[in-house]
Amino acid sequence: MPVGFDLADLARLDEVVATRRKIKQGQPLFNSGEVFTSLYAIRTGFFKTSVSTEDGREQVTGFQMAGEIMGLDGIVNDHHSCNAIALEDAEVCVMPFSNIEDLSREFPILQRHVHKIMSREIVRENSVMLLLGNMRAEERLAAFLLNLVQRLHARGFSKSEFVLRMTREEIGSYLGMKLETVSRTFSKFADEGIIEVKQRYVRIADPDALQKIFNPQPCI
Amino acid sequence: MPVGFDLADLARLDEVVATRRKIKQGQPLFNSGEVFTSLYAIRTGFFKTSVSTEDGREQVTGFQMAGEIMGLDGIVNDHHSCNAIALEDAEVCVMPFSNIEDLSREFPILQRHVHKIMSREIVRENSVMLLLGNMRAEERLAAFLLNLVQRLHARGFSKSEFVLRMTREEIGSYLGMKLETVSRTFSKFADEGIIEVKQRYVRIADPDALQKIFNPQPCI
DNA sequence: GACGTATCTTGATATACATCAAGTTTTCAT
DNA sequence: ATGAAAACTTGATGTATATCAAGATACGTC
Repeated sequence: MPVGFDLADLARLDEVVATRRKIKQGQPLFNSGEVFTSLYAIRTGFFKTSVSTEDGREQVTGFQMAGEIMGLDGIVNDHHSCNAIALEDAEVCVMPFSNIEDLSREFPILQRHVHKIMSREIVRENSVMLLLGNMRAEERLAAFLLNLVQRLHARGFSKSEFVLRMTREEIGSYLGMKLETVSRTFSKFADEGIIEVKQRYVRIADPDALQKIFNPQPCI
Repeated sequence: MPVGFDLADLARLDEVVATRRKIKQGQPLFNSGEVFTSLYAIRTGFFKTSVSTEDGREQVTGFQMAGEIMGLDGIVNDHHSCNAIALEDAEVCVMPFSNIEDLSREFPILQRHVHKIMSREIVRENSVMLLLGNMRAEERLAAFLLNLVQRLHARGFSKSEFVLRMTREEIGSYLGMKLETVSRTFSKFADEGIIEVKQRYVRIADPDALQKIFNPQPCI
């Protein structure tokens, strides 16, 4: 806890994250079009966010886990422009955005934090654009697995094995490929001994090989 | 100009945008890896931003024109993570981010503005992800042209004709397709009488047709 | 515990776009 | 003004991934 806060300050900061909300698996935290009031910090559980074309094609724009923030899309137009769906039973802190704005005027450290969270999301999306625009199926899936395991590891989970919370179709939507291609690429990695897969369970047997697929050596 | 500001306030706000910088065509405003200090508001000219894979493939992440803000990517790590290149001679306002943070603590209207700008960028990138992940070449180019003409129109330019500032290769990089495919798709639209193209010059002859390609009717 | 449904895997075939190639137009530097 | 380089167009061919299809596995419900 940073210095320079007295007890009254802490109480006010605590109030921002006071209210909580539980969301059942498969249920939306918010949907595109709904009025924006709050940001949400995930306490437990796993989410996907998505946008859709008018004719109903879905694009998964991200997968979010404990500690990550959702709802930033709603600030610009006071309405959400994407959907957030729980992929497992979840609990979030509801953080009214007007409170965040009020307090971040008083506490520069909070202000800085909010700015960094938004900037981080912009940078993440830049890297997804690179993935979707330039990479091949194997590179995309390697990038996805490495990113997922790194984030899980930062939360105290295993560096090498995990259980996917999303379907092949959702992975495919995020990575711009069809579920069959996701499945085939998983099988190919498994055949090559790079990973072990059994449905949702994944173990990364050779992280270096995966890294090499993601970062191919420039041909000299 | 919003109410509630006295002359002293205005002078301080004005100071944020006091310093300017000119960038020649083809030159970078900033590059990935450089230390982040400031956001930049475009006064005149046209930019592209891009990121790259380790083996040198480039992904254009956006095209920016007068009034738009660049540099948000640098906030999270105090270093830029993308490149900003002038596509024509340009001038920007250099806005030191620490000044912006200081002033936005004092002026809620500025604070709100900063938040909206960042949120808008997140929403824009969501829609690019949808484009790259789900749309076909014709839909991508239609979306691109409609977006470009809409932004130019908002700045007082023609609703139907304009001169592209970027090459076919740069358009292709942004849209996740090769320059030949961009060229062919331009030619196809021209053959169908939807647009008129002569190198960089484009006139949108049938905006409704373009809109229909972008928003295909869901098959009932 | 059995049944229906969702999810996943794998094979055969189709296709949108990439790649390779050659020629044309435009731009820019001298 | 002239030549070289960059940008663009168009055609022929190749390929990564989509699509279609069928079976296998896992999951949830009564």
